[in-house]
Amino acid sequence: MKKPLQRYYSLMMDHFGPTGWWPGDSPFEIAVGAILTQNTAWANVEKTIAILKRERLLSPGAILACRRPRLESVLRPSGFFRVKARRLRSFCAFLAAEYGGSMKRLARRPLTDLREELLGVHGIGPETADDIILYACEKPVFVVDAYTRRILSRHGQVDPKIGYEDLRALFEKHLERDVALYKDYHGLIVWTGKNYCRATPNCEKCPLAPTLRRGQPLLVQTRAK
DNA sequence: GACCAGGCACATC
DNA sequence: GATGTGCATGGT
Repeated sequence: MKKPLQRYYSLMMDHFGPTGWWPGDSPFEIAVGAILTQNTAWANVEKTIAILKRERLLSPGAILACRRPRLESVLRPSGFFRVKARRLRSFCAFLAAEYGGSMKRLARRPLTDLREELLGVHGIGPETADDIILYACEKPVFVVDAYTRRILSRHGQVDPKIGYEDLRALFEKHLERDVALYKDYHGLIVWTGKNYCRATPNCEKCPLAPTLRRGQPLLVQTRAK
């Protein structure tokens, strides 16, 4: 009998196959996407990234050199454009100042230091930091997002108000510490969430439906952190 | 037209 | 430490 997190993974993988998540031609593009997708539908982020490419703005130097009104205008399609212009610049300033603008150099940092540094950048919270660490720097940290919390809480596995770090720790405790697995797992959660577990769920065709109300909860009560 | 989307910082209690 | 609010566009 598989543990719940292994079972979820098998069911989602059987249903969707490998997702190939995260899309992007470079680590920097992935980092930019991670900031732009904050509380925003991915389709809107894709438009913005296409414009950034067309305008030759997809590099730390170009973003830092770009005047604020122009950058904001380019970021419009992904919403919160003033906020995101500032956050993007903060990240680029950090990358330029500490790593000569090189994602490759950033990725050489040990995981815990890397995470701490990213969390110190304005506009980078836990999820964005972990997106960058896992998908751009290829280091094993499990990415938690709204879908992760929603799916597990709807399945009675965790308290809906479980804190980010507690939920991350839960996955990292129950899964093999493996970059490819973490990438795939999060991608599958996003797919499942988008298709079946939005605000109004669509459980009929959800690959995880067979696991509803089965097994002991992994962690029912926890303190938010 | 209402509701929602893969967060985060900041103010307030 | 918990809870509320602003940020903005585009799809359903």
